[in-house]
Amino acid sequence: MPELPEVETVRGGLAQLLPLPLTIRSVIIHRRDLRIPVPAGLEEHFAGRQLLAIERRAKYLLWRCSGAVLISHLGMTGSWRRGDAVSRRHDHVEVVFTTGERLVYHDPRRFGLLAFANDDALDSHPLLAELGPEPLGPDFTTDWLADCCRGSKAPIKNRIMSNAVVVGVGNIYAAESLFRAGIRPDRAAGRISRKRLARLVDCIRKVLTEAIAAGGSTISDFRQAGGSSGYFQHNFQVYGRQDQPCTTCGATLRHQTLGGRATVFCPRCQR
DNA sequence: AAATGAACCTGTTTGC
DNA sequence: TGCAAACAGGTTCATT
Repeated sequence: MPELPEVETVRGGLAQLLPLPLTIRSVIIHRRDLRIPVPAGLEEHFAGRQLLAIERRAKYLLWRCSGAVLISHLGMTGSWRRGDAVSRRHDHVEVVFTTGERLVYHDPRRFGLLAFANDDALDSHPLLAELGPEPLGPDFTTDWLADCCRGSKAPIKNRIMSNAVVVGVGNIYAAESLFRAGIRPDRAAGRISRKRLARLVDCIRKVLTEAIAAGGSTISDFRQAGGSSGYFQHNFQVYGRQDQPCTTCGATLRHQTLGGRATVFCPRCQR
């Protein structure tokens, strides 16, 4: 799935594509059984409302409308595209505007979800209430990360992939950030010096910022809203490169499984 | 209580 | 070539 840079790329692409504000004519749901079933009444709740802005919190897209917010998560394989005449297998939801413009939600694995909140109660919505700080915002600090890691025996990679610690960092960018920070993914979080955690905070910010600037990473079938590819995948230094040479020292990159997720690191550069 | 593993579901790639 | 197993960007739930 899309991690934070990909969701941000989709957000920016949709915002560019759509001449906001737009009035929603109807929402059509072909399948309700996404990861969380689409709540009853969602279609009626949004029909006739104005779409004012498209925002992002963590990996959630937030469609801010007059009086309500549509919440969309892409899971692993979700995508939004401008609707055309052809409808495809796994097109689960359509948003139709009064201009005739149509957006289609496509998601083969159905790990994504759609929900809604009142616009004055968005932050207390169950999906958003427990989320940690935005990695590119002011609250993701060395102090915060150190607090989250203190006494923890869990691998640092698992910690930074926890949405309670920091949001938006998925499997790719966790691995890339740890490589840049020179920290082994399996190192116990509580046994990393404050100085090195400060470096990790910095590397997470930089990796995500660069990936957003590159339009995200296109692997498999992720596309920007306009259909073009991101190109950050060409900058991967460890993700998907097991058994290949480290870009820094030439040592052979190693693979291990952490929290059930494939993990690649350099045994020489990362300690 | 924290940490691990399985589950959710489909499509694609890998290996025999 | 064919089929089965393994694997994939995320999150949540049950079990140690």
